[in-house]
Amino acid sequence: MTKSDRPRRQKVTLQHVADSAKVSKATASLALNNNPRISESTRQRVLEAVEALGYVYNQRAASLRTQRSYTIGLIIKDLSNPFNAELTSGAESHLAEHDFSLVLATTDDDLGKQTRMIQTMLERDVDGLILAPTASTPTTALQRLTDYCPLVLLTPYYTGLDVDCVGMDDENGTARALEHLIRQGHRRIAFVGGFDTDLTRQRRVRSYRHSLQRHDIALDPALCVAGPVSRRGGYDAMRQLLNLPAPPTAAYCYSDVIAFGVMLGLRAAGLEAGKDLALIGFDDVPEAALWHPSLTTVSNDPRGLGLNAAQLMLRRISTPDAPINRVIMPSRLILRESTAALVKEPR
Amino acid sequence: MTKSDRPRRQKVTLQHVADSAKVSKATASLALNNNPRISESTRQRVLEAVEALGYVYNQRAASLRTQRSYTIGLIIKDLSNPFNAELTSGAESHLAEHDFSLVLATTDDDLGKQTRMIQTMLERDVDGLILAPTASTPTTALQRLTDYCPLVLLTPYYTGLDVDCVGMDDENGTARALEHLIRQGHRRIAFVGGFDTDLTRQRRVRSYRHSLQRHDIALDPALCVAGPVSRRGGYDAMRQLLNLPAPPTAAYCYSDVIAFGVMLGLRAAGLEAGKDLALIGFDDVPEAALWHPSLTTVSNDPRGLGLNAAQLMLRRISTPDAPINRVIMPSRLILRESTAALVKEPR
DNA sequence: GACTGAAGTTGAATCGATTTACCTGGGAGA
DNA sequence: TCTCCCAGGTAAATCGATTCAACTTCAGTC
Repeated sequence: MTKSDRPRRQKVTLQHVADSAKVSKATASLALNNNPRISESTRQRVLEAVEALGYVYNQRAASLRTQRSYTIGLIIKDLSNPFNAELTSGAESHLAEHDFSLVLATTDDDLGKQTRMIQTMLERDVDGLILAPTASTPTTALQRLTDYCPLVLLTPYYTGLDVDCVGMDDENGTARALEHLIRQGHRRIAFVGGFDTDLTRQRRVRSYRHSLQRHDIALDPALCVAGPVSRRGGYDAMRQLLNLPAPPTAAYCYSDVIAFGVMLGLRAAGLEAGKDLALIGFDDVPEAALWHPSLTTVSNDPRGLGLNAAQLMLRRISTPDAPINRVIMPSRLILRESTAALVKEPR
Repeated sequence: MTKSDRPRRQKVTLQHVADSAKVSKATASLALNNNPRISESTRQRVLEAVEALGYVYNQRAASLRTQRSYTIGLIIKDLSNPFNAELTSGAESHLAEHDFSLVLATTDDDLGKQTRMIQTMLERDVDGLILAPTASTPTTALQRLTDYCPLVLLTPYYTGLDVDCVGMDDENGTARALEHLIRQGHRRIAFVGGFDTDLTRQRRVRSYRHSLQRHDIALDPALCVAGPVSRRGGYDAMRQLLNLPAPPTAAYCYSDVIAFGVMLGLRAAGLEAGKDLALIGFDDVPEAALWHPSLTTVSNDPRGLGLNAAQLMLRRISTPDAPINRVIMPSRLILRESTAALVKEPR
C-alpha cells in the first residue's frame, strides 16, 4: 500500500478566508480576535468562511508579529525517572489550562547537552524556560540566561542568583528523618548513596550533619558513603557498612531506590530492615509502600513541583517586574515498617 | 528582593549582525547557512559579529519562510504512567538527535481534550504529529488529520486507515502468556482488568479467547472481569473471582498493576500467587521483578516504541510518498515465580 | 579594448499573521 | 445646508528570517 495519492491539502491562510468572506485580511483578523469594532454580521461571515475552508490559525506566523509564542520550554535531566515524569505532567497540565504549550528536552545530566538544549529553546523563541540545571552549571551562565528569556529553576536554592525557583525542602525533610531516628535512640546513623557532585545531595548531607551535631553526636566519615543512585548502589554501600568495626544501627538514604538496595544488602547478610537496622528513604515512590518491610521515607510532591514551576513562569511572564519568588515545597516523613519495630532505648 | 533592574536585552536580529559585519542581511543569512557562494573571509566576519552581539537565531521567523518548524507534536494520554514516560523519553531522544524539538500534550484519555490538543498542535504548525488516540476517536477524524500534517499513530492497528503506526504486539504477547498457562495444564484461566472501551484490551481479550478456543477450552464469561487499571481494580476482581463456584486456577491480567492487586486479593484470602494461582501480568514494570512472588509478565519496550514512532515520523517527513509503515514491536514473556511453582497435571 | 564567465554580494519579494492610521458614508446637531 | 462624529472597514507597515534574480567585480581570453 502506498501513501494516499490525495495531495496534502494546500494551506489555507487568512487571506483565503478574507477573500471568501469578501472582507480584507485586516477585518478577518480583527473578527477572529473578537475585536468589537467588527460588526456581528461580518464576524459571522468570517467564521463561516473559516469553517467552510477548514482554516487553521497559524500561531507561528502570528507570534512573529506579537512576539509571544505561548510556548514554554522545560529542560530536565531524564524522563525515565518517575519523579521527573510526574513533575513534567504537573507542569504540562497547568500550562495547557492556560493555552501554553510545553516543549520538552532532556539533558541526561550532561552540561554540553544542556547548553545545546538551552540554545535550541532560545532559537525556538520560547516565552520562558523552566530548567533543572545540571550540577556543573556555572551560576554566571544561568544569570546571563535571564537576559534572554524568563527563567524558572527547578532547584531550591542557587547561591547568589537573582532568579525564580522552586524546589523541595531537602533540609527540612532530612531534619525530620534524622529527628525521628535520633528520637528512637540511634547514634550511629549512616547517610547512603548519591555522589558529592550532586547539589541536592550536598544539601541533604549538610542537613544530616547539622542534625547530628545538634544532638551532640560525633560525625563518623565512614558512615557517609557515596555511590550510584540505583539498587546496586545501595546494595554495595550496605555491604561496605556492615564490614565496619561498628556498623550503623540506622541508615538514611539519598533515595528510595537506594534504600531498596540497602534492604537487599541486609537480606543477603541475613538481616532485615526494621528489625536489625532502621531505614529511611527519600521520594516515596509507589514501590516504597509495597516492599517487605514497607519503607519509611520522605515524601514530596513532584507533580506539585511542576505545577508550581508553571505557575511561577506564567506569573513572571504576565508581570515581569514582580519580586523574585522562591517556592519551597514542604516534605513529609511517611512512617512505615522499616523504622517501626526498632525503638532503641536512649542510652 | 525585586527582579533585576537591568532591562532585558533588546533582541538582536540578523539585520544587526549584517550591519555590524558590514554586509547585507542576505549575505549574513547565507553565511550562517554555510552557503558555498559566500567567501570564507566574509563568513568569518559574520560569525564574529554573531559572537560579539550575542545573536540568537530565530527559528520561528525562519520557519515562516521555510515552512519547516523542526518541531514534532506528541499527544499521549497520561505522563504519570511510566510506560508513556518511557515512550516519550525514547521519542524525545531520537528527535533531539536529529535537531527536532518535541511539543508534548496529554489528553487524559478524553476525546474533547484530544481534539483541542490536536487543534493546538496544528496551530503551532508542527512538522508532524505522533498521536496515541483515545478509544473513541472516529476513524474519519484521523484520516482527515493526515490532510493537515504527517501523522504517526501509537496503536498497532486502526481498521481501514491509511496511516503510519507503531504498536505493541498485544496479540502475540497474549498468545504466549496463554500458551504458557495452558501448557502448564490450566483450563480455567481468568482475564482480569481494564474496560471494554479500551481498544488495546479488546485486542487482548480477542486473543485470549482465540487461544482458549484453539485448545478447545470452553469460554466462561464469568472469568473475564473488567475493572479499573489499578491495584484496587485487581484486588476487587480477585475477590470476585474467588467467590465463583469454580474459581480460576490461573489469571492473565491486563497490566502489572492489576496483577499486583490480584496478589494482594489472594493474600487477603490466605492464598499465594504462584502457589494457589498462576499469575501473569503485562508491561514488566520494574516492580514486577521485586514482588514476592516475582511476577511473570509480558514485556515490551516502551522506549523502543517511542523511538520507532520518531523514526517513522522523520522518514515520513523526508519522503512523504513512501509506502505506509506499520511497526509491531515484539513482546516477550518473562517467566518468574508467579507461574513457576504451579505445574498442574494435564487432566 | 571588448567580451566572457565565475565568484561574491545584494535588493526586494515572501512567508502569514497583527496593528496602526486613515478612509468612507450616513446620521445628528446647529 | 454644513459640520462633526461615529461605526465599520481597509491599506500598508511590520515581525525576522530565506531565497532568487540581478548586479558588480575582476581575471582571463582573443
